[in-house]
Amino acid sequence: MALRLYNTLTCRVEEFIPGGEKKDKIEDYPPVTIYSCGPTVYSYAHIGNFRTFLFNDLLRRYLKFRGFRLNHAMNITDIDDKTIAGARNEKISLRNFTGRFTGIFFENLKMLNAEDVEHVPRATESVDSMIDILTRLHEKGFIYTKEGSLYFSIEKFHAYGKLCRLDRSGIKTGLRYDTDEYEKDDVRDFALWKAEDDPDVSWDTPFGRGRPGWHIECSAMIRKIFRGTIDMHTGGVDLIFPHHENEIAQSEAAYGDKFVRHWVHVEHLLVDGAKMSKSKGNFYVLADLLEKGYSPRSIRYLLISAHYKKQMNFTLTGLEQAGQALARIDNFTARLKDRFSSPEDCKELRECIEVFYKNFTDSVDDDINISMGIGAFFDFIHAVNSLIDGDRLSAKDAAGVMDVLRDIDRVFGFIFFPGETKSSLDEKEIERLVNERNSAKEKKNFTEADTIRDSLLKEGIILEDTKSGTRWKLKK
RNA sequence: GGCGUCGUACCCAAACGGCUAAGGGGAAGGUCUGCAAAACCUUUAUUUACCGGUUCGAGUCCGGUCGACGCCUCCA
Repeated sequence: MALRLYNTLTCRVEEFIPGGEKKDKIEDYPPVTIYSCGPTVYSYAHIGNFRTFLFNDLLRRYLKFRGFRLNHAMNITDIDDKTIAGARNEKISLRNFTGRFTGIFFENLKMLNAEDVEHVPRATESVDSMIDILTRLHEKGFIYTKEGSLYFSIEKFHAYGKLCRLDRSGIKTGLRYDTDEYEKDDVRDFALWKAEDDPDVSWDTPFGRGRPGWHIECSAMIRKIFRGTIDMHTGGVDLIFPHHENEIAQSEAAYGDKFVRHWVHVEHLLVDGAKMSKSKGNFYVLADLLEKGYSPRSIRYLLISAHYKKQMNFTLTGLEQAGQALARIDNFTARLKDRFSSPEDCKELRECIEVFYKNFTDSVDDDINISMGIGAFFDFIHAVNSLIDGDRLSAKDAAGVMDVLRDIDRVFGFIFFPGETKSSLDEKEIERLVNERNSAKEKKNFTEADTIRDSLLKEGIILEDTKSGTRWKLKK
């Protein structure tokens, strides 16, 4: 089966074909070129933002899992009205201001176990490419000037509105436009370059000093990194219009070739059934949730677990349930550390593994149906648990299952692997106490045994007695 | 006002017209165990907001009603 993805441009699920030319084997495809709209670094990113960014991460991890090579860029929007206003408020340079929030953003992503992407361009470092676009658009007559600002004339670009679900007439008659606010010929036109109003955040161009409009930044960074047509462009649904529509217009008008083959948009996250807002008190950034004691793993699991094209309702209850689901997985990995006595390798296990891989890839190949993929994973855990209960696994089998977990975690990124402990007690000390408790148990001195168990529990270590001995795990 | 999405059990969430509507959480009973925990087994939607229609067959398609949400404006 091939990977199929919904394309906003065509409004349907399509096979994903990097380079636009179908190959027999995935390895034969050129590296997948992806551009993901990144954050505007004027404040802390909230969990709604992270749903989108974690989807990008899931998508890239799955592409790699399936054998595609990647060339993935996510930009940092470090110049726009909000970053300028923020820097001005704090009376610091734009660079210092955006640098701080950029740093926090990447720390957050790391905590959520998102992989680094290949390119992280910044708008302020891509002005030369913007000038190239402006020059070409100017030569081709798509630009007009008003009071030192450059605007893109939509009338001149006939394909405008081709991104799915766009009705040109609807845009024009939108009720909430305040046309008086603009100096544009047509309300749908957009600013490519804004006239200088602050010498500290201005660049020279053949068309005068100023700063970029928002939309041109992405077009410029894409051109700079990838040169021509890219395979995939991702972002939140709110960017479809006008941001992505405008990117298509200016890029295709300037260069003539197709801008993006496959558009992928992630639905919004709601919190407690409503849009996040500070007044409602349902506005969360990552630090808020960590303070409440939730783990980044739970947050990652929850934000990833629902289908990306569906609005998702975020609740603290949901986070707790995600934590419980992870605990089930953790118990499984802890169990795989036990001693396995079966002398023979289990044939059924091999079947389980095959079935799991097939179900998993079939599911996720289908427009990243990760919910079903996770379902397949729990089916696998269940099946293996049953085999363990029946004393069917050899030590080699158990190691094989561990390999499967490591392999699949290249996609999930939320499985915890024991051995990477950070307890205050070291492992030898724990083993010693476990042995001490076991000899107490043999002497039927249960009071002493329970005392040891309780004291370990206080250190965050849970003991479990099994047929093959006592195992310990870290408390969540 | 225009365009669009969605409404599946106590909660979260799959199911691309066709065997008994995945999976996770929670709950209940059982097995194992000194106890506990974990795991395993069993149970928890004759039914998919509601009303009609198309079809041999619909959660899935069509029409209507109610409800939630999004875009049309800076926004992941």
